[in-house]
Amino acid sequence: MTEPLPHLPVSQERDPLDGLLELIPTPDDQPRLRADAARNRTRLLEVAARLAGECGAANLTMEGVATAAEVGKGTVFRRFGDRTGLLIALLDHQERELQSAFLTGPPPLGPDASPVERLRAFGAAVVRHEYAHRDLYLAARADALRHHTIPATLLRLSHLCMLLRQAGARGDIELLAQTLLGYLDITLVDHLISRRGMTLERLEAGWNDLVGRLVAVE
Amino acid sequence: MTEPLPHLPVSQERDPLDGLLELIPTPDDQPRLRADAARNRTRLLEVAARLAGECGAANLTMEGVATAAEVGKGTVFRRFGDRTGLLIALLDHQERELQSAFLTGPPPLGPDASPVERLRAFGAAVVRHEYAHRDLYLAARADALRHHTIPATLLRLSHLCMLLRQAGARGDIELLAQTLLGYLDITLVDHLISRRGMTLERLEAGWNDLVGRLVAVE
DNA sequence: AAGTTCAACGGACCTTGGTCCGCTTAATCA
DNA sequence: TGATTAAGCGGACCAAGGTCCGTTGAACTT
Repeated sequence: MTEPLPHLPVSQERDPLDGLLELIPTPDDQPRLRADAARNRTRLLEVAARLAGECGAANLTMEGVATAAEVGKGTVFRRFGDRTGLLIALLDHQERELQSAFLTGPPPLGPDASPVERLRAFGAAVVRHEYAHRDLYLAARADALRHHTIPATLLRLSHLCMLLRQAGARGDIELLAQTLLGYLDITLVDHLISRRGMTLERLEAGWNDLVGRLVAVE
Repeated sequence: MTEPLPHLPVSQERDPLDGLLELIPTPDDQPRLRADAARNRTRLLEVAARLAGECGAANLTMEGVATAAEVGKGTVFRRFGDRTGLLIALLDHQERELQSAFLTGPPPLGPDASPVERLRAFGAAVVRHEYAHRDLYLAARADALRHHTIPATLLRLSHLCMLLRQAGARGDIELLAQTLLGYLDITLVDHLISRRGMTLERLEAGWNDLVGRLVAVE
């Protein structure tokens, strides 16, 4: 029941991420985009989403997207940097839904619930969300090295730090948050479910247990 | 001080990995290898290790290795499957050192220490080991999706399960072990150290704290 | 020793991610 | 409205991972 900053974005909170988090709510993507470039960008995203849906995100090729969008290959790379960049951009829409849910949505996920309730709800929400869209998330995650620096990850981390602090957790908050975040890794979740036969319910129970242990004041 | 099976490989212990773990102590790599194939294999590994040392594992190319070893490209792929397979094979040597240290080595890592001591020592050992060889480990980890199924990972997981059980930890042991393993992820460790400015000491302190929380009987 | 077989070999070939650079054109300004 | 400029564009080009298949020769059989 202690929410010092209800309905305020997380980055307002003191967090261990130095100044790096100012740029978290996606400061605009690009300062400004020429009309044709913006048009191409949305066309490319539409086409890419369609192709990913039809053939699976794993089979998405940059040239395929370019051709289907009737655009040069260079244009795709200019806009999104690389394949992973395109995949992350594709995820952005769904990611924003999740973000608004835990930043400003109704309880138990949103700010009108106790920190511990929010922590518990956060795990269930993220696991279910990523698992539901695992095709894209796994494809984007193939990068591995970039994962810890993408905005969505930083936002989740920052949010966890805030909730842990609000919940009165003792210890190295940033490391505790990283531990929690690691538990939600889609490659782990997918592996546990599809290879090890676990259920979402079991993973959620494990999350709740973990939250309890990490939040314990003594 | 409770080591029911000192000096015995972990896989003898009841663990949550079904029958999958019988094949952990690397059952031989290949049943048998034709003389020329075996010769090529070791030459390839030597050459690859040298090249990785000179130019960095990230810049290792399959064709480069093949050429330097005076062997056809197809031979490299036949032997190691793909680039990640080669990198994993390269790591095998160092990985074995680590494994023998925590399976049969002296305390506090080896079996002549209490489970909790071994757990604490395990974290420090793995973090330092992987960080010391991060060039190769990070390159091999670029795969991301394969990580949870490679033998070295399964062995570490199984070992953690055993220690947790011996330490009397309550709860979903496999998930607790996965949580601990996630904390040791080299991509995370590297990020925290080189991007977030943390020290190995801080990571070890965080590990010890985490072990304490997960092992707590009540 | 000769024959048989099949793993191993090699390198041409294909695919795809990513770069480069000369051309085009939207946006801005005088 | 015409000139200027730099972002945007396209597709040829390169690099590297991965596949294929005809050939070679190690190992085993008789």
